[in-house]
Amino acid sequence: MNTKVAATEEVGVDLGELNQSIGFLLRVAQVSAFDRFFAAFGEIDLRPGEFSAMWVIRRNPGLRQGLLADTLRIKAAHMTKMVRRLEDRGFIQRVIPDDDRRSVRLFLTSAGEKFVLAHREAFLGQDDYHHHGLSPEDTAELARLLRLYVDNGDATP
Amino acid sequence: MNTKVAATEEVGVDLGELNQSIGFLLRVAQVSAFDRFFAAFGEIDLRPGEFSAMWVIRRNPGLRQGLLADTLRIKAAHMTKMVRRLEDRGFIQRVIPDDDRRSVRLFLTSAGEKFVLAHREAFLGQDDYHHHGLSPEDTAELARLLRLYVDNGDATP
DNA sequence: TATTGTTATACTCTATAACTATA
DNA sequence: TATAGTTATAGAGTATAACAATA
Repeated sequence: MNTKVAATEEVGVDLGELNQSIGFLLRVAQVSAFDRFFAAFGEIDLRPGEFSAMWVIRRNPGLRQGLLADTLRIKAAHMTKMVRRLEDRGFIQRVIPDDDRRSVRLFLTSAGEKFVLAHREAFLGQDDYHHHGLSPEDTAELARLLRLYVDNGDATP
Repeated sequence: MNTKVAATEEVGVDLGELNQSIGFLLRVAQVSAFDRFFAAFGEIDLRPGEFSAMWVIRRNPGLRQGLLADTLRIKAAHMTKMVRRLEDRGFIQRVIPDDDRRSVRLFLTSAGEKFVLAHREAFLGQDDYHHHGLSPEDTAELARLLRLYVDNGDATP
């Protein structure tokens, strides 16, 4: 059976204006993205946010933990647990700087560096148009509109 | 201070290719959508999925509970609880049909009908371009691309 | 006093499996 | 045997507040 048809026609459920609702479509799209993520990387013991965190730490060595949390839109209390997990697995290192001993600065270990490089293509490539069927142009446009939506939300909360 | 700048520049955090990742952007956009939702409707005791459910039941009276769950991408176990909450609040009615006494068919009560009509503009209007700053054209394009992304995901899981 | 991060608690959403009642 | 829905349980993400250490 054709699951694509099943999701949009077989059921014959009338969604009306809900089908134009950005909020509703964002939720459905994220469920879809999670399905893709776990279908592709279920064997690796890693959660979606963890790769993002390591990726950003790699590009910003010594990034303060709270700033990482704000950037990824993860709450500080949750970030504490995530950082500890990544540290326990030997992927990141926490450093307390002398100039502000309240803060925590994050670095990738060589194992973390190796991990990111090994899975870089898989994680960032999952959004490649080959995987989700959107053309490169549509993908770029979707990314642009999502960033616009987010930026406008931040400007007028 | 300008929170829009804060989210994209003040921090100076380099996201690299993550800023083109549909998966990452979808997550951030949904956080943004939730913030909007609760900023606008925090006083009403209603969760995002509950209005969607009532909305769809209203347009499809007698919809089977499992089919509603599949349509909204909500798991059956979770739908059981949501339906009970809505029934407890007097918004929907559960009917066991004689032709298949395993199934449950859902209808809006007059109170549910009144509730949907009273908040229709608020809930579906939250995605109006006035709220998120996207032009009508950009909004329509974003909706189209999100639906495309979801449909392609369903076709090739 | 304010800031950074931690701990503790609770709630929502999700995932899974076992269960019932019906078919 | 298969299907529709329920119950029970666990996990992950989130929100909140209280807290410790430091500024």
